[in-house]
Order: sequence, then structure tokens, then C-alpha cells
Amino acid sequence: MPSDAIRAALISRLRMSSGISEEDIAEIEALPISVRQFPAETPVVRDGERATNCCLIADGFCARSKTIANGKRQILSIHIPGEIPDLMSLFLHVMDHDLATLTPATLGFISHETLQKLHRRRPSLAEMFWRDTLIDAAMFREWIVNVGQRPAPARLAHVMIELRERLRLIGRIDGNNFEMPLTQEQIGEALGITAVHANRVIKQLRQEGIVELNRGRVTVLDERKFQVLADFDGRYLHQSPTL
Amino acid sequence: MPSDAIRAALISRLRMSSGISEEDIAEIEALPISVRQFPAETPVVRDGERATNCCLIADGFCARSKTIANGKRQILSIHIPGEIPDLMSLFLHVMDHDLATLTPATLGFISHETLQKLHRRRPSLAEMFWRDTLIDAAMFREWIVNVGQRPAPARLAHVMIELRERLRLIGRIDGNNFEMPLTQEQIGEALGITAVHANRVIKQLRQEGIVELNRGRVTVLDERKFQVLADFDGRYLHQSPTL
DNA sequence: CTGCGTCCTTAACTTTTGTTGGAACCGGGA
DNA sequence: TCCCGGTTCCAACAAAAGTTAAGGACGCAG
Repeated sequence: MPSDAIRAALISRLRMSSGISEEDIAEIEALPISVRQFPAETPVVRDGERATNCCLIADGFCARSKTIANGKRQILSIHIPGEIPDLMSLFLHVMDHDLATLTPATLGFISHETLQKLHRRRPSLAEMFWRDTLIDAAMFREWIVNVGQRPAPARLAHVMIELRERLRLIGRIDGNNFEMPLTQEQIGEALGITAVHANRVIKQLRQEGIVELNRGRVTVLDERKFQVLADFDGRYLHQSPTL
Repeated sequence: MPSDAIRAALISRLRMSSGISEEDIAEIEALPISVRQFPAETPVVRDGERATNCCLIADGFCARSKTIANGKRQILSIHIPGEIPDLMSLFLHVMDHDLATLTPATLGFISHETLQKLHRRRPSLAEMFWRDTLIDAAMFREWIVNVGQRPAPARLAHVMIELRERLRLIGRIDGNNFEMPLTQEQIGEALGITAVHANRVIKQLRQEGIVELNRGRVTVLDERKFQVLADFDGRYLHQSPTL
């Protein structure tokens, strides 16, 4: 993948979420980015490491997670092309969680130094990136609510719809189905339940004719039931810059 | 409370978490802040509202929360003097959650306009505030892990220790006990369990001689057991600016 | 094509947590 | 002082989720 295509993903997302000027686009197009390929299920940055780059997803899916003393793991977020999952490392130098690929992925790395200079040169871009990290935090807040208050089937539906709405923004929805490349083990880790229970819940949603999950692909069977179950209100994604 | 004391709380916290220059301190001391008193259990900003100010806690405790369709409420964070719980509203104009007082509180309001201008004038302060919102996000991540992966007693212990470590920074620890002004109902909402179960857990920790909870005050009975139970690693609080 | 490993699937059983309903306690105001 | 509302506390029962164990599907490497 050419480095231009990578920038395009970022620009199109910033345009959606914040509105971006021509000058700022030019700045991003001039950004030095080094591209690397990663296999599936591979760590990108680890908890405790000192990061010196931020990582832009050009292609593929990533996830952030934390592992606690007893070995249990919690997935904190799922990331899609155009996002910068570790932008926080710019000011929080030592990582407090892991970032890893879910699928084979193409990642572009931008050095902290480059970004710091860019911010001083163009405060409007700094604010845009700041806003980006704030949306990240808003998604964490909703994730807390999901894990803390919703019953397991609603949790699953909610995570699915959140992912779908974000994929929609980058034009990655195909009719009534979309990608969600997690194993049932990982779904459990995202929802705060065991893999066995995740399987029970998936089975239940399939039997009730709400949603089908097959080899990393979600197919919605009954959109109305799906939405009612998920109790989804997308305001927290802050997808419109004017709001 | 004089408006100077309010600024002092903020400055001392920024000094701890980011390091701050004399010029920046002068800027903060010159900031126009309007002070208001709030009774306990009173909303400050509501989900869906458009904020035009950020709110600095001079005295008292606040909490952020979200309420879902079935009426259940999840507490997302607890805030103490010196913090700006709704800094995110600077760029995410419509609130996606509630902010309310827990105790009677003194709050200082700074207009978004003032802050925006300040950032353009002093990028170093902007970065400090940005870092502050990133630490906020780091706390949300840990909160997800807490609610998603730890058994209820560990959840309670973890929230307690997090609060204690933050209170320690502002010199609000008194021997082996500290303030945590939540009802059992609210503790349940913070941990993602019912009030009845919260009561069971509190009783259990008391009977095991680990920690005592009485009218909004926590008394640690066995520090070692307490820490083991909580599985607390404070790195995510990013309290040292050098890291 | 065969064997191996990963993931999915299910069942039986245990533990944790939620629900309901009620009693005891406590502080503040009439 | 006594009452009132909000907490705290508790028990009995129900529901949700965790644990353990095992068989089957599937893709891939040899």
C-alpha cells in the first residue's frame, strides 16, 4: 500500500470528525510516515514500554487491552483503518496498556518529535488531534457503561453497533453485514465474560433471529430487534464537528 | 473560599503531574474564574447539554455518570479538589454524560473562550491540559478493567486505593483513613453491581479485617491484604511528569 | 491426504450476583 | 421529643455467569 493511501484514510476521518482546512491537509500529506506490515495477533506496543512513535492504521484491525495479575485480559477498544490508537503516547510516554493487531495489518509510524513540531506550527491541527483523543475517552466511558450495566446480550449488540457505525464512516459496510474479526475468546475479553458464556450469548442471538456471527463477519438479521437490544445512542462518538 | 486558593489547588496538581513553568503559573493566576457553591448531590452539567465553561473543583467531591435506557446508572469517575472533570467539553461541546456533586462543593468556572485563547498564547499550557485529559482517559481504561475483570471485592478495593492515591497527592490522607463520600447505592453504581451486593461485599471486607467503611470514610485495617486484594498498579495515574 | 492445533460448540455443575421484601439505624426538622 | 426519609443491613430465593470437560469443525503444514 502506497503511503498516500494511508494519509488519505486519516484525512477523510479528520474531515468527518473535526472539519479540516486545506493547509492542514497539506501538512498531513507532507508528514514523514514509515510503513510496516504486521501479521495477525501481533503486539505493536506493549504495556510498560516507552513509545517514541504514534501508529496510524492504514489497513487491518487492532485492539487495545490490559492484562491483570491473575492473567485475565480486558479488551478496551477495537480500532479500524484511519485511526491512531496510541495517540495518547505523545504525552503519556510509558504505555499503560497493550496495542496489538487482530488481523494482518499495515501500520504507518509517525515520530513523536514530528508530531510535536507539527502542533507548534499548526495549533488547529493540534486541537484536531486533541479532539481525537477526547473522542477516544468518550468511547471508553461508553465501554464502562456497557460492561458495568448491560446484560451480556446487550453488551455484545452494543459493541457490534459501535463498530458498525465507525466502519460506516470509512465506507466499510457492505449491505447488512460487516467485519468483526474477533474470536469468541476475544469477544469474551471485550465484554467482560468468559468465552463459554460468549458462545452462549452468540447462540442465543442467532436463535432469536437477531444477528449472525460467522468467521469474523456480522450479519444483521433483524435490524429493529438489534437496535432495541443494543440500546445504542451514537452521540458519544461525536461524529459531527459542528456539535 | 477566595479565588486564589482555588487556583492553588490546580497549580499544585499540574506541578505534580506535568511540571509547570513560572510563566505558566502566572497565566493561571491571571485567569478569570467565577466561583459558585453547590449543595451535595446536585447536577453541574447534564448529558446532552452544550457546555460553555469548564469547572475546576476547589472543594468537595464530584462524580461523572451515565444513565441508560432501563434507568440504570454507571458512575465513571470520582473527582477531588484541583481537578477539572469536564475539561473534555472544550472540544466535545455537547456533553455525553452527567457531572454532579457528591458532597457540598465549591466550583470555579472558566469559560471555553478564555481557555482557547490561553492555549494559543501558551502552547505549553495547552499540552499540560491535553495531558490532563489523557490521564483522565487512562483512568477510564483502568475502570473498564476493574468492572470487566475483577471480582466484586477486588473492584471495591481498587476504587478505594485509586481514590486514596489521588487524595494523597493533594495532601488529603489522614493516617490510615480517608474520605470516600458515596452511599452504598453509589458504590454499587461505580462497581457495576447492585446496592445489596455492594453491602455484602463491604460486610465481607470488614469481617475479614481488611477495610472498614463508615459514613463516607474508609479505614484500612490490614494494608497488606488490602493491596493484594486490589491488585493495584498506579502506573496508569501517570503521576510523574518525567515518565 | 492426514494429522494437528485452534476455534467453536455443548452439557452438567458451581459460584456469583440480582431480586424482593423487610427490619434496624440514624440524623435532622417539626 | 418524636417522627420521617434515607441509609444500612440482612435473609431467601431466582437468575446470570463461571468452571470444567469433552466432542466436532475447520484450515493448514507436512
